[in-house]
Amino acid sequence: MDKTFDLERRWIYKITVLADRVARLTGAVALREAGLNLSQWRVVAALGSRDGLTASQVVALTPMDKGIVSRAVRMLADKGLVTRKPSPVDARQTHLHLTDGGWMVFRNIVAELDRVGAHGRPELDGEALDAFLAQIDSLIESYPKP
Amino acid sequence: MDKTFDLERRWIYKITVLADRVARLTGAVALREAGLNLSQWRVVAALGSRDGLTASQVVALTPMDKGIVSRAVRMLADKGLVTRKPSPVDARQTHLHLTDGGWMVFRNIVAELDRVGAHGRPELDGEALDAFLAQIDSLIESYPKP
DNA sequence: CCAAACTGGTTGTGATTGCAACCATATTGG
DNA sequence: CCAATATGGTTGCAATCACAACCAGTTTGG
Repeated sequence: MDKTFDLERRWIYKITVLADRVARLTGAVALREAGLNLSQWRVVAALGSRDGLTASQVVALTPMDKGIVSRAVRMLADKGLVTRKPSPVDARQTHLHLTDGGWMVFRNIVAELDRVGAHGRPELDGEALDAFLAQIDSLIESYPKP
Repeated sequence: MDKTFDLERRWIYKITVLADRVARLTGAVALREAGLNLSQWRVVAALGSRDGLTASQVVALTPMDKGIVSRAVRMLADKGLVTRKPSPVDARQTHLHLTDGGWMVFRNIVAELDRVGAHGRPELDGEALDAFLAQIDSLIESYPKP
């Protein structure tokens, strides 16, 4: 058997391990702090970063398909954290906005994520962080969403 | 609203996007080539890298919990791709081995992943690859499995 | 003008997952 | 020695997801 394959030297496998751990951690915080599941938190995080995104824009920014985003948005709307406004220029689109309560939940969870260290590592900053982000960006671009 | 939060500058969110895309791609290949779902392929990949691992060792190497690995192994055993051998030193453990058919499936899928470019990027190699892997490793270490 | 193709979003459904309870075996410490 | 604790693995079940079908609105091109 040729031994050219080594799991330990393939970034595509390692990165799923890392992504899974940080996702699990943030999901636990979101659930504990506000009863949000991971998908719901991802929508809130996207809107906290750029309020007024449409659902498809959220899809493009996150690892979710449109079905999942649609359901997450409905649940967030039921909880009163997000409102939907039909786009004035394209009747198919709806813009998503955080309500005051949504902003509060967003800020609470961000603070808690920072507090428990789930939002990054202080020792990863400056040039190393920039290089890491650039590397990830370039890889993301080369693996387009299906 | 303070604008200190920017999704685009947080590696913890970007990395889930990248991981999701490569996982989806490899899952599609594994399914198409051998009818394996992603979990099953992850087990086969781990064993292809180091045959004879126990289930818990597979858990430690991958983003799966023991329940998922247990089910994946049973299905792989049903398909005749993996065999379970009780450990001679600890009756709780079972060592997992690829059968001849398992090795064939493993090699086929690896070849196809290489062929479709789902196993990495040629332009990411040498020092850049080493740095990237080292960065991921150090982050993985700082986010221990729960 | 309008039929065909495309885009944004919702929903139905079977498959997959996460979590916890559980059983069997091993290890530890009094 | 053995009770308490820990570890390896399996299973049940509710929650979640992936995928595709679908509807409504928009763009395109003949």
